[in-house]
Amino acid sequence: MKIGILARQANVNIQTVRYYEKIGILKPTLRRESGYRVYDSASLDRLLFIKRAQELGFTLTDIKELLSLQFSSPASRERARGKAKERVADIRQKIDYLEKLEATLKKLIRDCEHGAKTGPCPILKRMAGAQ
Amino acid sequence: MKIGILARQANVNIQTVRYYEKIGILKPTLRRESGYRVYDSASLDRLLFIKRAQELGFTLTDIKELLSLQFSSPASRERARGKAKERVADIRQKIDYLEKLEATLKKLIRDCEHGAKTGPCPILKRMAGAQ
DNA sequence: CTTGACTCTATACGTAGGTATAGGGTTTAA
DNA sequence: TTAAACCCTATACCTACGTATAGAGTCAAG
Repeated sequence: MKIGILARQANVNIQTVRYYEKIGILKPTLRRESGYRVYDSASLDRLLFIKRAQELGFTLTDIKELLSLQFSSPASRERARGKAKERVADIRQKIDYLEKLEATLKKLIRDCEHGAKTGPCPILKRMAGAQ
Repeated sequence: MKIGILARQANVNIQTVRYYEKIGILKPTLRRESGYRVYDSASLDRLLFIKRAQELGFTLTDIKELLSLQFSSPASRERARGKAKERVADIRQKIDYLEKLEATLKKLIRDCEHGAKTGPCPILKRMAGAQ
């Protein structure tokens, strides 16, 4: 199939497919004389794999490695699991950071809403350096 | 003071100070004949304000507005509070998303660790489209 | 055989918030 | 007065993941 069909089936942009080729994660099956890229159904599977892995939070760099793994080899399983654990650790760190931020902001908002109605804004004061 | 001193006091890069000028959030007090930027202590306060606001998760666009608010005007207070609430909503959304992701990944890792030791990796299978 | 839809390459642009470099001029203290 | 340390502008580059555009060539249906 041609690039446009592939892209439509995977619901991605044509440029995205070409971009994936450029970064080395999705090569066309062959090229016609004209230069037109030709893909087969394995290409579509690969592209869908990429999109699903992205939904799980993997970067394209990670995905490049995941794509190279054999589904049933124990070493591959271990590697995939390792990557997934890295993701989880990263996500955990982000959540912890965001939760601290949220708590701080919520406290400032409460102070601003329920504190003295006149005088300087607690939120702005905080940014101006009042601890 | 010259830009280098200002930058050092706020613990930021000199280019960052110039970048802030370019985007219109930190202008030098004056310019010498030579073109050298001159700052005063109010500039340092402003720069520190920017960095503290960033720590609270505000974007430079938000900060530009926050910098224009008067500390003690009720309308400003309201505006600052509104901005803070926007931040919180945004952060909440991110946390919710990340928590879902984390749960999904953790489940996959568990399946991979405690499921059948042979056969295809559940993580890779998932990305290959097995629901 | 035409024409509209499709594809090609190359390059630039977008986000957000900076950082790096080149090639030059200025300041300041010894 | 000279040399180190500083500053200037302009431009390009960085991440990560694409998207947009221009100008040209190709394909397929009628």
